[in-house]
Amino acid sequence: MRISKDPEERKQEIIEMAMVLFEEKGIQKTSMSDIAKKLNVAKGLIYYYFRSKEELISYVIESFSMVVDEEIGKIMKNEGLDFYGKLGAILNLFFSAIREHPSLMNITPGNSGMFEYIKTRLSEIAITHAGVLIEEGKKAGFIENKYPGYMLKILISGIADLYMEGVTDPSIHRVLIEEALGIPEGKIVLKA
Amino acid sequence: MRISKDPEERKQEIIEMAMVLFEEKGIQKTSMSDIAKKLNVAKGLIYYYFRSKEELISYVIESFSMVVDEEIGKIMKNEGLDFYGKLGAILNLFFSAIREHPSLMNITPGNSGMFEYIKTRLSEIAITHAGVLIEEGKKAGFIENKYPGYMLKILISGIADLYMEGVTDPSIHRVLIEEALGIPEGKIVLKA
Amino acid sequence: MRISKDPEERKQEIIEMAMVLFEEKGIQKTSMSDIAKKLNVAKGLIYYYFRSKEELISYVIESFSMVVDEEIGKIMKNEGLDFYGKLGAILNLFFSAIREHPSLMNITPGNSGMFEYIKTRLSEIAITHAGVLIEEGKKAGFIENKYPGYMLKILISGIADLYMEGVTDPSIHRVLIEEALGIPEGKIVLKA
Amino acid sequence: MRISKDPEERKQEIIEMAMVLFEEKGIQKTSMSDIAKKLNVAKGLIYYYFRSKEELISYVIESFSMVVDEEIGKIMKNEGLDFYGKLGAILNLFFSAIREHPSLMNITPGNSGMFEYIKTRLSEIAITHAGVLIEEGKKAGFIENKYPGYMLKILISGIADLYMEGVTDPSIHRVLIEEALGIPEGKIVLKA
DNA sequence: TATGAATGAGTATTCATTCAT
DNA sequence: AATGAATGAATACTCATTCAT
Repeated sequence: MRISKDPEERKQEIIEMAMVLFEEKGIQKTSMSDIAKKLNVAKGLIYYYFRSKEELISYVIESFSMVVDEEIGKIMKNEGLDFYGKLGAILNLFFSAIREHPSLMNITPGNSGMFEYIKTRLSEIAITHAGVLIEEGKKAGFIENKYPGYMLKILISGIADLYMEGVTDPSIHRVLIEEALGIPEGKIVLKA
Repeated sequence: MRISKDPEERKQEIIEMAMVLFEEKGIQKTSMSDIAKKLNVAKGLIYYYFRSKEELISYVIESFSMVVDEEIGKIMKNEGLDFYGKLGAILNLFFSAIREHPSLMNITPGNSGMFEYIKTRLSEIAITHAGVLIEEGKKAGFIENKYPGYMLKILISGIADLYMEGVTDPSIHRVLIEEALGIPEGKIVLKA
Repeated sequence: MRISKDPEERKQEIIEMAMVLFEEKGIQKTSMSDIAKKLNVAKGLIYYYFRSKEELISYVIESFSMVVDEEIGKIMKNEGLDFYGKLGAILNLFFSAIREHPSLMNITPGNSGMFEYIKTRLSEIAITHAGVLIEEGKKAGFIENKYPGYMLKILISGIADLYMEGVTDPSIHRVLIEEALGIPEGKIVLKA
Repeated sequence: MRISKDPEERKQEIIEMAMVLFEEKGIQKTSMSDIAKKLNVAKGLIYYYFRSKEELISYVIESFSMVVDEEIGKIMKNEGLDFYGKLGAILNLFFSAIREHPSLMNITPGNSGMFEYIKTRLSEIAITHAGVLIEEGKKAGFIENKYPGYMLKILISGIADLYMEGVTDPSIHRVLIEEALGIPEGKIVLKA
């Protein structure tokens, strides 16, 4: 049976299924056939929407990033949050993304995960959006780091790696962040 | 021509060539044939020493780790170094490994670099060895971090990622380390 | 946008675009999609007019042949031309077609050019029309060849092949024709 | 069952089977799988010997040409033959090659044959070897053509095309050759 | 120990063709 | 008349792995 769908919808459907499989099995071990089969769709259809596997991969990463991007935008505009509130919210966003997609980090020999690509992309986003926040924080004296942007990147990528190794307690993460940024204890609130 | 060698020697030879090629081209894009060709050896011989590509990969990683492991051991035993000296030397070890093997991090979607696999292993080693050092540092009041081991891990993996994105200036790395560990400026010395 | 056209016009439009692309890229490397895209038309429309790619190909060839057919007809009826004039005009027609459509002969292993298909058809046409001319020529003593029709075919197809190999000088072609047909030097005039 | 063969033998075996299938079905319609299947051999083996389909094709053509090349060499060295004898022998060689591989010329829309490639290659060979013969013939006054090399090419390629269209009578070919080269009737002997 | 020919399952990609709208 | 999303079979090519010698 032939089921036609709105192109945008179909495209999104493919991206989402690819994401799921990339998480589950890693990028290389997920074949274009796998994706088509799971969607009950002909292989050719995927190539109707994406020129190549590589293009599909970048769409998947971009799609993941965009969601995070939008969320951070909202946080930055939220006037109900002060400096520490915003910082905490942003960090939460990242760590919860990782928490909810543990398979993202499925790196095993012979099969690299999506994690490394997404992590880089995410920390780019973090810096872009958090730039203003950090400058404010520095001016207001909340932060005294010489390279606060870099420190933030390190924290995000470093804690993500910690997470991968099983250190998942947010209170530990909180302490590490506070120490590295020289922030008073308890100012940052991380969700479990 | 058929050249017989001491088995251990041969095995090591294969591991080393695999290491070189994994660095150069990434793990997936290095085929067993590539390795055999470079060694002027028949494909079958590699399978005589290693059950599978996967087994070879893990030997390569283990071999790389062991070298680092030994080096750290030497640093720890070096009585000519004080706390900061040892800490600096250990950090140097990691960052210079990365500096000298930039191809280690040759990660592209669909082709993982050695680094992806080694990173976890390396930070395990760091923690194992640096455990004593850090405990000493804490007792002696050099370090006040609540979770100094985790902080170290974050620094190693986070700075490695920074490095990948082009932030290669050691003086920046030094500042980040000093701030995160609450160490007085200039105590740690990183080689260029 | 949906543009309706007169069926015959549309059909001709498709044939012409196919011709252009077949010349440019060869027949196999021209996909039905390519043709549709260039015409700003949906793929399905081409299948509305032609049952299959094969059918389209034969229409294209037929269309090309018909043009040549008509031209030769005009030459034969042209009372202003004598025997040598007509013969020269016919030969010109073929060689200028090749000269003006060098891509016609775009043959590479695995991708045949239009010429491969057209050549036989063209020489059939040549013989059909030139039959009368040649008989006249023989009767009038202008030509003494035993099989002038075959000789003509050989010249057309052979010189076309010469052309493909880079021998493009019309004065060389002229000499070859004159020698093969036993015609006095300078009687045939070939355009550059 | 696994049957190992001498590499050169295997390579030749593949080339020959490819030749047969290319003749039968045309180049494009013959897949690498087809060739493997007919040989009762794994697909991969063909790629062990030939980098790509394209490489295999050129080996097939080269292999075919080499045989002809050698035969012509023998004729040229044959002191028992005079000018006309050698010329006849060479022409015989070509036309009998065509006669024995009629499927070579299996050109149908959507499927180009090997013929065009081989024809070009053959006429190159003809010119190379016949160069000396023709110069001799010209000096000795046997031939008066202005461009005897080109005329020879035209004859070979043109008569081959005639053959394709069903004109297979060698006596007709003989006359055409004699007329085009200005050779006395009956000097050239073509086998049936 | 060592060779390298042989295997075979797998992979991305293309494209003529169909069909519901 | 026209659209374009969907199909599915085919294709070239790769590579880890095996095995007879």
